[in-house]
Amino acid sequence: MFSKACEYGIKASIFIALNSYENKRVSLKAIAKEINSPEAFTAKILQDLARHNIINSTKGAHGGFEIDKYAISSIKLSQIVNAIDGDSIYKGCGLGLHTCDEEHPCPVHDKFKAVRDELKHMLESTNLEELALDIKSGVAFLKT
Amino acid sequence: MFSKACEYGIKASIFIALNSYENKRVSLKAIAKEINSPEAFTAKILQDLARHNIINSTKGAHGGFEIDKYAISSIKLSQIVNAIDGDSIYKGCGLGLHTCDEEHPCPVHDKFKAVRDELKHMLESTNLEELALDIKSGVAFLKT
DNA sequence: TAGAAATAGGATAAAACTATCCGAATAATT
DNA sequence: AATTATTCGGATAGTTTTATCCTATTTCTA
Ligand code: FES
Ligand code: FES
Repeated sequence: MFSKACEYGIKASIFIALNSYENKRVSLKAIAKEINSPEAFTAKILQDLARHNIINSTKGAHGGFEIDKYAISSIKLSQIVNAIDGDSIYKGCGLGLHTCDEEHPCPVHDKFKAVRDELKHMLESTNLEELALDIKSGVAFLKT
Repeated sequence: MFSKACEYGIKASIFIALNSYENKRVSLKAIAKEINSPEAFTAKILQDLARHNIINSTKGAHGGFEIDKYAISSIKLSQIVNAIDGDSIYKGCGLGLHTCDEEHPCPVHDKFKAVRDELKHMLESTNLEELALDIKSGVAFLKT
């Protein structure tokens, strides 16, 4: 469904958010360890999220990643997915036609669109804060 | 959402079904042309579908692919997707945890599962016949 | 029975995705 | 100012997915 990069990106964002509530910056190393992801690959994804202004990065000693704590509740899952995987999951045709077009639909258009729209709605209505709180309260987990 | 292989497999199956209603076998070449897919790659996918007994293939002159016309309405989209892409789309964790487990959920588990289950239901309740009829009646298309 | 028309299947290549390595740049600490 | 800790970014490598090529095998037809 999502690429590995996107999975790592979502998990990393949740972990960064969690720490940002306590005004703690987290290092790449700590993130990769927490979400069980390859360090160098995760670095690329974090750079990408930083370029999209979803997270902030600070270089040098005591550097690391953080998110404005007052922005966490307004960051939607869709922003992260969109930054990493693009918008084909929201807009693309389920059977790979060049565009998903009501006027020229593929055979699964109506049925697929319903599912795709529900996914879109889910991603657009879920924010980082609620996900972070589920980790904090221990009802959800970031790794096996 | 689906792999290219799966997209081609679904489209090819629909086209084969359409022709099978008229007792016509279709060749790889005709299929690839109709669904706008690379011939040799499509051949691999058709072999796969044949091994899964979703379509029948006949070698030699006048050979080609067909589907038992009385079975078309009982072939579900889920069978095709499952044969080509496997079952991770139904069962896998949205954030890539080793298994999707209610007892050890990832942060998006509840929300993701709802979407995944709707997709599953859609695929399991859609059969080849209805898709083929939409092509026949001209309300849907197999290529751009 | 020879030839033509197909699919089957193995080998290979190209592209995309995932992952690693290393030096450059930056910022805090000593 | 030197050292250390850290991200950035370019180069490279490995893996999976997508795509191509060629030969073998099968079946129909003449
Ligand atoms: S045209 Fe295929 S999903 Fe809309
Ligand atoms: S545990 Fe992640 S979707 Fe169920």
